[in-house]
Amino acid sequence: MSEQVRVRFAPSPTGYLHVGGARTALYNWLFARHHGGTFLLRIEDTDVGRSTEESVEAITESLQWLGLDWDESPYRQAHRLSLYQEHAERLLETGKAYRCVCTPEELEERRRAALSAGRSPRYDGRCREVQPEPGKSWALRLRVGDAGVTVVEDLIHGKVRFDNAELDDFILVRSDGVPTYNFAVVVDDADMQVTHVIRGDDHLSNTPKQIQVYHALEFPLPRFAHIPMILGPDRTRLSKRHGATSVLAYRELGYLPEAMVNYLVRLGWSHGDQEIFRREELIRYFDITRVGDTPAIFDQAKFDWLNAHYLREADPKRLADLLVSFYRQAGISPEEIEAKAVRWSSLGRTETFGEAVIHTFRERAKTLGELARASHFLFRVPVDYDVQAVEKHLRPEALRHLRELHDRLKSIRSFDAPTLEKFYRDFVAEKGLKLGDVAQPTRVALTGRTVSPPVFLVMELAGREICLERLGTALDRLHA
RNA sequence: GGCCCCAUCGUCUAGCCCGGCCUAGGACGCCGCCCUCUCAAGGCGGAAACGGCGGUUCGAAUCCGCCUGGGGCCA
Repeated sequence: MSEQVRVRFAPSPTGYLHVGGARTALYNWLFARHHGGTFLLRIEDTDVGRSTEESVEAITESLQWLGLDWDESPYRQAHRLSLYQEHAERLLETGKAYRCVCTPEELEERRRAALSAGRSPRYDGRCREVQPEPGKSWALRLRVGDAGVTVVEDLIHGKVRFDNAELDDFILVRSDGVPTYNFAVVVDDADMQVTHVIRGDDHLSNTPKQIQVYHALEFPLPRFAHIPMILGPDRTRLSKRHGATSVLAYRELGYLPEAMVNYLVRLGWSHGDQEIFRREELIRYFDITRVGDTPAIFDQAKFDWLNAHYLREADPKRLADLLVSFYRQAGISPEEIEAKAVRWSSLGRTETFGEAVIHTFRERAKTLGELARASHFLFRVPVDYDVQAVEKHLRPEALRHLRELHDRLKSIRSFDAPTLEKFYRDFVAEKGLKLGDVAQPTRVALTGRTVSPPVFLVMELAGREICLERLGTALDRLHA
């Protein structure tokens, strides 16, 4: 591609950025980066009633979190109204558009009448030759010919034909002066010299109208690529009903941006059998014409798998830093974490406490939120001791062993995992037991459940004090 | 209602454009086994799909038509 590629992501700020929008942004971004082009962000905020600043912030924050950086400061349609006005006047002068004095109420009435009479609710063009009286409010309509077909040359769908007879003289500017979507989007894309319009499939039906506007304005046509939408598990358009769909919600749940990017890119695009992509690989391999044309369903399980994968790959230092806010959500203050970390490093460990937590827990967590909850017991006595676990593993015989272990553990020289493991193995050898006979009871006493990372690692992280205290409590409570 | 898009394992997809290499490949999930202090991770193995009907052709997942089913746009 020899021309300078310019693409844009143009969300309307009426809510959070959801995963579908995020993928559209991602494809645009990848396309721009692949071709060494420009990626623009345009906020379509002409609907003042529904647009909010919070949404603008949520959208830009989401994009930043995903690492989708834009190249020119974000454009705001609300700041460009005079531009639309200017082009509207041009169309009026050239006679390609005309003033329509029909009121919305009249239009609505006729629409209903047409529908009930079994006719198509198209505008009949009655104002085409009318000169409105001064002072009377009017909307601007495009004069659309009935003959011929408009062909959308789509990079993903191929040629899509629309009969021009299906188009009516649609409104470009409402009577309140606000441009309609189909008008503003064309003026903006042309003005910003957008070369490729990559957007959701839901806009394909609007495209012939927009092409009419391009022609009327005598603007060169961009290339179009309509990517299929993302559906919920029930195959309907993704919405709040489907649970977490906002990008920021996933961040709060403890998903990593690289996992989200990797998951979203594979929804509709593939490169051989490869599943895991580094960002540079995506930029290198991404090809918009290889995007599929079938709608995709958002699969939480596969996203979880990818996130777990990236959790295992990521730099422990980075994850440890992120973990703090998830602990806070779990009710543990940064001060408590700090206190623990200080005590830990005083023991002369090579890695920090946070990094050690990440290392021992990340293999069995799908998200950082999960990781925080699973390691919560390092700070707090578990409030939810699993009753079944206690019944099964803290039986009288196990408690006898725990009593003895508890006493001997007081004097063990070093409370690190290798020493603890040797200590436990010697103990079971001496008693003729299996490791599980004492490891499980210890785990339950310490964590409240039957599932945790290797128990010696857990003991090391918890520290001697907590271990002795928890074992002691378990023994007291169960009168052993 | 009209118009448009879409249709391969439960899910994401490869293959489809340029029919035979497809007894349809990979991944997630699921099931089993191995490893093992539990759970994971990892390794190995398994079940699992070309929506239906016609047509074209020596031959169709691949091309064409219809039907069905989903999605979207217009309000």
